[in-house]
Amino acid sequence: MDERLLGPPPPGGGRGGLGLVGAEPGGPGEPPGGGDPGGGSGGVPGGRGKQDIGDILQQIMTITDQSLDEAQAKKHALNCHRMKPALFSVLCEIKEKTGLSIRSSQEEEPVDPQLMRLDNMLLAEGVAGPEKGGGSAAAAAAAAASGGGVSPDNSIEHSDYRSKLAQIRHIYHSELEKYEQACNEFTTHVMNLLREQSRTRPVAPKEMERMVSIIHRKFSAIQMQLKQSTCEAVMILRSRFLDARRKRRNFSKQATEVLNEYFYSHLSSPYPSEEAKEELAKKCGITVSQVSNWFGNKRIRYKKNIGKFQEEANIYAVKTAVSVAQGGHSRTSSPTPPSSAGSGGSFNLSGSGDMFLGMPGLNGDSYPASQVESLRHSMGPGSYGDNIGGGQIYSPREIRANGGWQEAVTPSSVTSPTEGPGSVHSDTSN
DNA sequence: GAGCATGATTCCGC
DNA sequence: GCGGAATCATGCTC
Repeated sequence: MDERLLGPPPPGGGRGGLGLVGAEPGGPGEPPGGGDPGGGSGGVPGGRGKQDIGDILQQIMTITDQSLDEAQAKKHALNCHRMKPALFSVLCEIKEKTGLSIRSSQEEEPVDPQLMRLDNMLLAEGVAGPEKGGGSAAAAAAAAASGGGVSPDNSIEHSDYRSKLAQIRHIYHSELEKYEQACNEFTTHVMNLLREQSRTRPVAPKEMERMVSIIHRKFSAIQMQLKQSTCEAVMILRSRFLDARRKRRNFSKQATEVLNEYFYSHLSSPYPSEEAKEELAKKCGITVSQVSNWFGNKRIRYKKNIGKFQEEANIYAVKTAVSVAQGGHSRTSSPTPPSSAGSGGSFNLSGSGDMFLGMPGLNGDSYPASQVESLRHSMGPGSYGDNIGGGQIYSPREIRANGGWQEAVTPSSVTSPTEGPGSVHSDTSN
């Protein structure tokens, strides 16, 4: 404790109080030199100075017991007292030393891991930080996750996603700006208050800094809530976007036709190569993954219920046959053959040997002999042989007992004309 | 709204 | 990693 402050209070103290009021330096009614408690020396050299300080302290201690007017008058006197700066300085020093009111702000502000996570996420999503196309990276990543190319539908969804993300970004930044503005205003307000208060009580610069840091902490807590809300909004948007991608949409008729044509023209081995998948995907306006899905589903469902697909198979067989007869290539002849297909796997019928066609159409009409003949040539001997004219116009490939696909290359594997449509040789048939 | 069709996803085996 | 199988979820038709 500073000795200067611990001087014994003047006996009777009341005199000092009155003296203090009258001791206003340069104040009205101040007798030159007479009311100066510390004399002209400007310091506290002797017992008188100590007594003055004691008087001041006594005044301060008793000010609450006095009437408002009296207290105001004393307060004013204290404010104007020439010893006030020195006293305040000492008090500030004591406050700093005791460390009660001023704690290290750094100790209280470890980097919040949650805030870090939120910041990182907002940065990654393109909400915080410099604008990078409104989260197009995230949208692209999501598109990649969907597996494969980007369909026109996807681009629409991406733009929708981007615009929604841009909205979130806009709201986030405007709110952040508001918070910062409010924080600055409040800080200024508090600083003014403290400056005002510093006239009546000792306010150390460090105390002011601490107040500012407290205000910033409070506002950063609010900002964290904002960041949390923004993250939640992004998450919701993202999940909705992903859900939208997950939403099933039937392929176009033309796409299904292309896929079916390939499937039925490669029935012996309906496993398109990567190149074929890409080609099909391009033709159908879908992704390679969707092509894979489609073939996966088709194989299984075909195998499970060959009878049901009989008619469909006939239709595509006829279509292919006609196109072969007309030009030797089907409409969808471009995809490259699957490497695994023993048939040669080309998209066109010729050489594929996958089709076993009876020439009567589904409605019983027969195809012109010229077409039949051309098919005979294109498919080679033994492809459909004597089955032309039979009740069965199409025979599905046999499916091996172990569930695999078996290319039926001999007429023996062709469904007997005596068997009804849908009668198949399959362990997995219904 | 029920039932079926169909694209997508998941799990599992190879 | 690919394909088979089961399953889910949605679209479509009646």
